[in-house]
Amino acid sequence: MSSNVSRETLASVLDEIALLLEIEGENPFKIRAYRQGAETVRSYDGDIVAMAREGELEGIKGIGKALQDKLHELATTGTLGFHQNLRGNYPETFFELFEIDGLGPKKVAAVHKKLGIDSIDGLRKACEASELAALSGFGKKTEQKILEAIARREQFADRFHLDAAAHAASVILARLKEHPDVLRAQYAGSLRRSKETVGDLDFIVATSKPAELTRYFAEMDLTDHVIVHGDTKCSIHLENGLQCDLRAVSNDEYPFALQYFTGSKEHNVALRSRALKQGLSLNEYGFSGSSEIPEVHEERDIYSALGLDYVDPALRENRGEIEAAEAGTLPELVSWEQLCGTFHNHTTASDGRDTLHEMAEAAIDLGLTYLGIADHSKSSFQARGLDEERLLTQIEEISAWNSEHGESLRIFAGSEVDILKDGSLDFDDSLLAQLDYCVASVHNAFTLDEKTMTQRIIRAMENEHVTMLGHLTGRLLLKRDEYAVNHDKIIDCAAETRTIVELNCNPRRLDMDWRWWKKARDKGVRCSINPDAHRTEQFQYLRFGADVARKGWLRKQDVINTMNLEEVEAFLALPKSSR
DNA sequence: GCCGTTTTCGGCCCGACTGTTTTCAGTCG
Repeated sequence: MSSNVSRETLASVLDEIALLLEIEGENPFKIRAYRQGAETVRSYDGDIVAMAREGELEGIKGIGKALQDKLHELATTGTLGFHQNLRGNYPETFFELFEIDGLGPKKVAAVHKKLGIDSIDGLRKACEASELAALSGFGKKTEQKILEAIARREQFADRFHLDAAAHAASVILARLKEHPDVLRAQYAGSLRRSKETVGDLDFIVATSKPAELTRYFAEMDLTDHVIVHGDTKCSIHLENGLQCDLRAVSNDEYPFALQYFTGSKEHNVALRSRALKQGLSLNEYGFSGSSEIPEVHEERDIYSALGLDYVDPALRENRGEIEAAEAGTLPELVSWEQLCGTFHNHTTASDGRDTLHEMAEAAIDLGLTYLGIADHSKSSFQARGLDEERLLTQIEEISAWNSEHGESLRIFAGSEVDILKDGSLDFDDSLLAQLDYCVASVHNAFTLDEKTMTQRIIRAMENEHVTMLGHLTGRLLLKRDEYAVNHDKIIDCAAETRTIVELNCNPRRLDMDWRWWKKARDKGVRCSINPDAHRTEQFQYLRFGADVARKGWLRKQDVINTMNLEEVEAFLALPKSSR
């Protein structure tokens, strides 16, 4: 009776059960219970896999008796009889069908039952042979839309990196604000909440002419094609496949629509149930109900009407922010303007595009007062990592810069030193001691098991010369999964050894993940927001870094690069154990 | 299937839009 299932396995089995129950036409509330169970498993703050294995799940909201038993069976045996029975003979490809826009459980069930379709490939062939239009509830247009959705799915990713989404959003938002009938406009959704990747963009405009605005949106030159177009909402795809939704509402409704479409869904559910207890019903258009209706002009008025402090959009994930808003204990979050410098940046010495001088000038232009250079070490030969000799030369070069231009920008000499497979470092301690600081990162042997990988990283953190840990999990968003590492143990070790943990704010990484920062912060772990810039423009990533740090509940005092130059120099001069 | 300051039974969000209908079911957010 032992197995090694992951948290994600537990959650995705519950999700798959929900999908299969939908196909069977089960009670929608039962289906929702499984979905919420999956979400609870994903976001639970504790080792829920061990708890499931030990049968200690009682008392977790959203996991009742039935789900407790199922999770226990899954965690101990690795499979779940109920799930296996439900799955029956559906092949793995069957579940792809739900990824097609416009296809829901009812339509999937129909094509499966009537035409025996169990893959996207089969669906395409049936559409091309006009077999679908013969089914009741289907027609020519449905076939056409399905074919388009299949083609789009093959051509484009279904999620986008934060920088691409933020760029598109700023362009479209500017376009909306240009319109003379727009009173207020903002983007909402997961971008406003600074999620690590974005599935679509949501825009809210306040206007007295909603139909005019949805027409304007549909006819923008940025619009590749229109998905839906009504009097108050319009959805389009951009050329790059990114879906954008517009909601046009009255000025009075605007704060409610902005709040509602910013989400998260979980945050909104909690907010609405709180409203109900006060005799108020809350939806995307306003308050209603038996109690006196509060006056609302801004989003923050909605929160204060419910007896809550204003909750920053980044925190709206129903992970304790509503309780903190009620108690008046929400953190004062770090902001981008508070960042005085940055560590972990590359130059042409290793795999950067711009020279030390170009990077320095760009940092000055951005208003930074210090800049950490951390080029790769020799084992990262694919990145032209520096050997001992070249690193010593770079230290001299930096020293020369500081003598000449130190008034405008202090450069710190560092290294992004490889953590080798056994946890030792790519340079000797004697060389590391000559640096101002050092970032230690894993760049190879990604497939070690969790225990070995965790031990490897811990050994590196125990080195007194390792100032900070680079991109903890090595994930590349939308491209490469994180390697196996025990976050809890790393966080404990970072607290103990006074090792700073990097928030790598390259939008392809955003690593360590925002979900872990509050726990790390509460244990006294400090964060360094690092752009991992390989070219001057990438200093702009610091903005995403501050957004994601906010999402992780971080305050100014938790982030070392909010220190001014004098403070950070004094900090780095201290022995590691006293920092 | 879950939950409890309306409750251990009876709720659980619902409005906008589309396509296929001929008054509405399905999907999405």
